[in-house]
Amino acid sequence: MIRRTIPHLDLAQIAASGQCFTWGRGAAGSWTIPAGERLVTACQRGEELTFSCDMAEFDAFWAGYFDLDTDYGALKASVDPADRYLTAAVAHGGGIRILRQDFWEVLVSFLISQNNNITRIIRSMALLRERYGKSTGGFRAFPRPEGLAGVSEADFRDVGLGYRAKYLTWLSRELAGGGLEALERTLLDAGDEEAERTLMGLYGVGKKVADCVCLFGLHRTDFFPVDTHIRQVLDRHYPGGFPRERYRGGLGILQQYMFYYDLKQ
DNA sequence: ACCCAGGATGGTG
DNA sequence: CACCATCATGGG
Repeated sequence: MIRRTIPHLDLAQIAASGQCFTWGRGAAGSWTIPAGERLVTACQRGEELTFSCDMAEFDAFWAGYFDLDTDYGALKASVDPADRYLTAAVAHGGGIRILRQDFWEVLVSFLISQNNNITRIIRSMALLRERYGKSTGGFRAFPRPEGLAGVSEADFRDVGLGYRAKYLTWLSRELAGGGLEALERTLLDAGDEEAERTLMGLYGVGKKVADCVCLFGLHRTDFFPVDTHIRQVLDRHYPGGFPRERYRGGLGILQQYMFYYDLKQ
C-alpha cells in the first residue's frame, strides 16, 4: 500500500467518463482497476490517493497508466476564458485524465461501442471477461485475441453484442496468433493519419472508433472523436468550428472534458 | 409504440 | 461523391 498526492485526478470522474469500461466499484468508495494482467485497488480523498501496490510497481506501471507525466494543469490553464462552454466543461470534469490503457481492450471496447450505450458496453465487457478470461494472479484478466478466436458469433450475441458480434468474431480471429502484436508495431511507427487509416481497415472500425482507439489506446492526444454527443455540442456551441489550432496537442483531452460535461444533461 | 445510445456497412441515385 | 436503410438490444 502506498500513498500519493496527485492533482487533476478524480477516479469517479474517470470511471464515468466513457473511456474505460472495466473498472469496478469497491467498498467505501474504492475502485478495482484492471489493466492487462495487472490489478490495483485505489482509494481517493481529495488529492490524496492510496494504491494497493508497492512503490516499485506504481512507478514502473501505474504512474504511466494514470498519465502522471502529462501536465493537465497547464492545458486547463490554457483554455480561452471567453469560451464559456469549454471553461464550464473543464470546471465540471477537471479530474479526468486520458489513461494509458491496454490497446487490445480499448480496441474491443470501442468496437462494441458503436450505436450502443455506456451501461451495456460495461456489461458486455464484464461478461466477456468472466466467460472467456483466464485466471492469472488471483483475478480473471480480459481475454486476449486467442481466447476469443474460438468463440461463436451466437455466443458473442449472448453477451449483448447484438449485430456487432460478427465484428468481434472477425477481429479476434484476424489478430490471434501474432496479428495483434504486428498491428501494434505498425501503429507505433505510423503517423496519425496512417494510424487512423490502418485501423479503419479493420472490419467494423470506422472513423469514430478509429479515433477513439488512437486517443485511448495509443495515447495520441490530438485525436478528437466526434460521436453523437460531441456532434450536438459542436452544432450548438461551435457553429464556426472548434478552435483546433489553439489547442493542438491536447484536443483529445478537451474532447473528453466536453463529452463528460455533455453526459450530465 | 417511438427514440436514442461514444456508428459502420453495403447498396443506391 | 452523398445519402440511406439496416443492423440487435435495452432503457427512457
